[in-house]
Amino acid sequence: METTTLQRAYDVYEDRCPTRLVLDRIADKWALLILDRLQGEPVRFNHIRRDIKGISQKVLSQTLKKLERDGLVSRTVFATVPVTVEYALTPLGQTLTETVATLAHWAERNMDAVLTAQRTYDAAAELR
Amino acid sequence: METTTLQRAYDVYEDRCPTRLVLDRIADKWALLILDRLQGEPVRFNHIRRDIKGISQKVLSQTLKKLERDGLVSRTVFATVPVTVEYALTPLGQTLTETVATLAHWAERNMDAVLTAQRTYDAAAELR
DNA sequence: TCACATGGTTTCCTCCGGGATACCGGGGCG
DNA sequence: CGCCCCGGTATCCCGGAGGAAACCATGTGA
Repeated sequence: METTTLQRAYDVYEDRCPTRLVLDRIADKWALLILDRLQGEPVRFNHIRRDIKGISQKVLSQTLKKLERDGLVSRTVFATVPVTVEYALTPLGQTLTETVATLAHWAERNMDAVLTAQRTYDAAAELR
Repeated sequence: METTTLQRAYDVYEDRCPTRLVLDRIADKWALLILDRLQGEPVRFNHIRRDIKGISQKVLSQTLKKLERDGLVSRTVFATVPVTVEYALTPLGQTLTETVATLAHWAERNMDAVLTAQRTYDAAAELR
């Protein structure tokens, strides 16, 4: 009967599983917005910075570096006038585009429902 | 000329847009794991706690409360022996199941590619 | 010569996320 | 009677995330 425990290699429900680290990286507000912005053509650093309103230079730089390290984003330097750096999704990163877009924009489509739920919840909590 | 700026109601790229708050809530490691775990039948508090290894009671409690307030999760109390509390996805929460599952388990499917990318990146950084 | 742009790095400082721990209320049960 | 379990809440406290701002090299243009 040989039950060679055919365990799944990775399980995100397990503490210590390396996938937890990756999940921590992509389950992040700034990372999702950046990945979403990188759909389509490559984008320059300051362009992303201007588009994602409120992101600081430091956080953008850090997040891009981590995403590059994980192989989701590629970085290309052009020796132009003032140096130009372009960021783009790698093929690995592109496997996430659809999911990222759905999650990042879910709030836009469902904001009214969420606001209604919050008002209901708060009203009920108030008279408890 | 009356240009009543026909602006989109919500834009997650805008600072101060309320959708940013919602994105912050769902773009969270613990929230995603909880939402993923709630697919299918309702689940009891300590059941979730045992399944998502490493989550603390406080974080689970807090996250569930926020998700309930946003209308993604419902909470039902049963006046049983020791009180039983069941959590489940609301219809609003169910609109996210597919996306949540894809994101939460993406790392499991792509862990090897990510590890390879990390090794390449680190090797290149070392001899910079 | 000074100012400005790009794409960063570094330092400082503050806030709060989250782990550890203790406590609670009520019923079952030995 | 004392103890345990369920599903929490309250408190303490530390480390790290992230904003603000200064600094940097390079090259262009006024």
